[in-house]
Amino acid sequence: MINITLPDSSVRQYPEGVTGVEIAKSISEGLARNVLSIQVNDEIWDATRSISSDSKIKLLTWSDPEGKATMWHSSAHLMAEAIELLYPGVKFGIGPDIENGFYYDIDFGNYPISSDDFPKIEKKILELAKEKQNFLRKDVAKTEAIGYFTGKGDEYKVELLQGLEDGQITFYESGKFTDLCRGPHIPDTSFIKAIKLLSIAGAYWRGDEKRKQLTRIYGISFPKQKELDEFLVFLEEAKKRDHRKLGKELELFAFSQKVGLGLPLWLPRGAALRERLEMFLKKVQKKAGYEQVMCPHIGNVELYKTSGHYQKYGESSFRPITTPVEGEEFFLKPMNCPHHCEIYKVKPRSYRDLPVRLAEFGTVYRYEQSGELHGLTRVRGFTQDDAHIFCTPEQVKDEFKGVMDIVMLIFKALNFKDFIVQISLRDPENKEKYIGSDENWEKAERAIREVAEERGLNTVIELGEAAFYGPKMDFMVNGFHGEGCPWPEMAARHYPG
RNA sequence: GCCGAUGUAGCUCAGCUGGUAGAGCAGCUGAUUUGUAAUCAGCUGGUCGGCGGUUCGAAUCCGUCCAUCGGCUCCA
Repeated sequence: MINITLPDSSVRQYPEGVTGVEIAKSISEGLARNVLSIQVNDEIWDATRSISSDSKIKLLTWSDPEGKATMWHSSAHLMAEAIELLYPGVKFGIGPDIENGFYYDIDFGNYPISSDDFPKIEKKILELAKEKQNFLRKDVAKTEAIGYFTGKGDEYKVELLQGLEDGQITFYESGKFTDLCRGPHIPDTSFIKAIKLLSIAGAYWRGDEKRKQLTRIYGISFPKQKELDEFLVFLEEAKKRDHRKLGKELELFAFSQKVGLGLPLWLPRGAALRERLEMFLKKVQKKAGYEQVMCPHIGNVELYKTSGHYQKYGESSFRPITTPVEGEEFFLKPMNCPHHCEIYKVKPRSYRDLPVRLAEFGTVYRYEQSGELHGLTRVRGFTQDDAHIFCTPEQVKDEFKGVMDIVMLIFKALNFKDFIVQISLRDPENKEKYIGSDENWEKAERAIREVAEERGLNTVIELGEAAFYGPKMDFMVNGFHGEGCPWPEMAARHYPG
């Protein structure tokens, strides 16, 4: 017998080899019908997998995010099975669950495929779901695994396998479909009662734009048809609140092909709104000890070479403007940072003058690839409420705190309640990508983390997402459609010179 | 930039396999004065995204470019 600790801390005894489904049955039949996967200690397992030692468990259902993830991951497998039956010979990339559903990256070879094919695929998936296929987990040796996918001609899987360690490779088999997969999966496919394929898109293999583009099919599934219907209504509602639609209807902003793509025109009502917001923000900044400054819209290329931005972003800026006689090169200002540094350097400063806080509503222009543009959230010309604080290393933490308090104050005023805070640190494997000393990086990273903790913020830490000059803290406000939308960002910076 | 889709009146859209454009709402004119989006009648309004091609004839087929949308990549 082994001891199983349930989430309420009660301990029950079960025979060795007991499965999540069996534990669920011993609690209630209803739970057993709904259990999708099981958390065993810190891992998520198949609910049908045997547990052989004392464990702390949590049965996961549709109401748990992990349960949903299991369902969606299994749905990706099922979709792949359906596609393989309908389009023999296609090759598979990866097929994970995501925040809202799942996708699978597939090389369709010469099959033409479009969203018109979705109904056919959906129908096949539901057919297969009804077959109550089990997901069989198998440990496979690396050579055997490579052999299987080489034989099948799935070169993408072979490539994935080459990066994996022998002894940790598992296959999952459901119906006629076998996939390289860590799992876990739902007990059987009949849990999937409703499925909707949402969109089709190109996606580079392994996220590398130099490699082949596979066809990615997005979908979502539910344990009840009613939930799918509700989700579709939710999507419709989100469409109604799209800022692009509202901006047009309320006459806040517009775009003109003649002016250029990604260059918004602010209409009288939008400009009025923006003015009010700016006045409010400037008032807040003044109170917090910021001084307003102003800079021209162009700057000598040398300025950006000194700051390091040129080397990093020169290619993704508009081409330089050249003076007709002298041939000097100017950039359309892509960021305010180096200008503010020049303002700081206008006169000699004593440490007693610090911190110096400079703020500006600075308009910047960046070359964004045409396919990246999106309403007002991704444009080629925009105004940043930008500030730079010059302070001693000892003051970093307090200054960060101050900035965070301002952000919180503004969020409260604007009624932004639903947001997550992302702390972006440097990639410890690639330190040469960043400028500045290790010591200062560590100091800055520590300050950010400590402040976030002291303020009790719900944070996510991402390694390797820092800017080249310093760690960042981003506030992602969740819009109505639940998508993370980056809003304020603050960063500690090191400047050479 | 890449993959896929879309592009018809101010807005939302219809127009099957080619025969020179339609509806609702908005707008205008008039009637109605009725309790709350949106009462009635009439009218105005479109080089069917641009350019080229096939055809006796193209919104419809082909090519190309542009823009938009969903993703990918990128995001100082």
